[in-house]
Amino acid sequence: MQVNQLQTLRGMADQLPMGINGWQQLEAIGREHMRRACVAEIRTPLLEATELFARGIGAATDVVGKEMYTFIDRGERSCTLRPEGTAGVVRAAIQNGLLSQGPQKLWYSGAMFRYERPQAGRMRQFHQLGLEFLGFNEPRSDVEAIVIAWDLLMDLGLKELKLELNSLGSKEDRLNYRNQLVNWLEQHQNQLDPDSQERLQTNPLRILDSKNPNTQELLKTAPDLLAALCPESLERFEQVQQGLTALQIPYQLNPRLVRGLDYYGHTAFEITSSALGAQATVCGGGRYNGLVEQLGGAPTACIGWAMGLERLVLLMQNQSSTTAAAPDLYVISQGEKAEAIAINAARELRQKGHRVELDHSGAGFAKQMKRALKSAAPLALLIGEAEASSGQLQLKNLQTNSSELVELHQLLSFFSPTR
RNA sequence: GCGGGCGUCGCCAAGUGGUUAAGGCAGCGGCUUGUGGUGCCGCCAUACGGGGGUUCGAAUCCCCUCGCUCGCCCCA
Repeated sequence: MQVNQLQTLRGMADQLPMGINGWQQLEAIGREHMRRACVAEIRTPLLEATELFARGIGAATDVVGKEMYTFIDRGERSCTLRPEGTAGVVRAAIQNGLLSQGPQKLWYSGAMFRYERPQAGRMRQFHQLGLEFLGFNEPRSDVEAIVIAWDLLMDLGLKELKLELNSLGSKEDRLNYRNQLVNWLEQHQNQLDPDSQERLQTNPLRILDSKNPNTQELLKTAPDLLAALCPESLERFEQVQQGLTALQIPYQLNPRLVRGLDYYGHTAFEITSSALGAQATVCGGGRYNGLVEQLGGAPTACIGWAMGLERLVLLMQNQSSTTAAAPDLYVISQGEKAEAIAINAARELRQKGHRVELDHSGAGFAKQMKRALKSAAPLALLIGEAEASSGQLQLKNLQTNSSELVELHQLLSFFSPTR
């Protein structure tokens, strides 16, 4: 490492060719699932007005309070690199009048930025695939959103995933419960860990999913969130559960599951993997019926989720196969005339959809043959002086060691139809 | 932001104060100026993340710094 060698900023990662396979597979499968579910893609800017996130996510949350990449631009506007996708999607839907055309089923995928200490499965620039159903209030839509996420993850070949489910109730339920909880916690304040004491002021509900064992022990006797829900909220929660059960999606109720962003209410869920270390959440989401209104739109019921792509790629590398594709043909040539024929042959085959690796090292045949073998191509096309002048090209099967002479225009028939 | 661990070639890795910094993989070239993965030969870190210090002498000891990593926090 040289003194002034340029390198990535902390928490930013290059995705190198040898590791890119999992990413491409993940993106392809994600896209396909969205296509099948008739969910439309939306792309919004990476950079938004800071106020969008402050208003949307909640000023008291850590994401907004201490994790945003915010700067003042040349026009003296406060800009922020998006720390999550939902706020931008909702902004775009309002701004472009999408919601006046009826409910929207949308998905997105892209980079997000959070200024945190990097860790396994946690980057400063990370990537999410997210789904947002805007204008859907029925419990069935919660179920559909979750089943799309679940099936996508299953299709990725991932194992031992756990779906945890909770209801945060309506705004009123939450307010009631919050008061109950705060009253109770204040009586036990001296038994709380320092972090939780802090959160008692800022975001008391989040104390529920503290990782501190003593705090968790203490919370066993705390007021129950589900008990604070009104009958309507309970009924809705019940329907979501029934929907999941009917589809045979395994889930566990977790009354301590509280999502970190302010806009969640009613359904909240998380899908976690035990194979990831501390950053176990692979998908998280829930209902956010108040957000559209909060950002200046008409009251609109919504549910959505986001998946962390880095974490999924980590799991895929351990739990499913990600092999790189070999060429269909490796083209070897030597001599000016032969090289001209070679590039032309490669071009024609490529135009038919075949993967063709062209060797232009000009090295000896032995050398090029070795490279052909290493490439794992099943066939090699050899063109030297003799072939170039006769027009009879040598097509060699690298498995059987047999070869035959073919003319350029016959070459196509040796390949299986275009995939 | 707070704790712990670690930084020797693209990757893995020996070396723990003393002349020229092992080795393996990968890569490149050759043995073979038109045909095969082996095999054999050669090349591949004036340099041990960076900067200071201690010492006759430092990759090896000390300080600072940067980076990576694991956990806390937070979350996807």
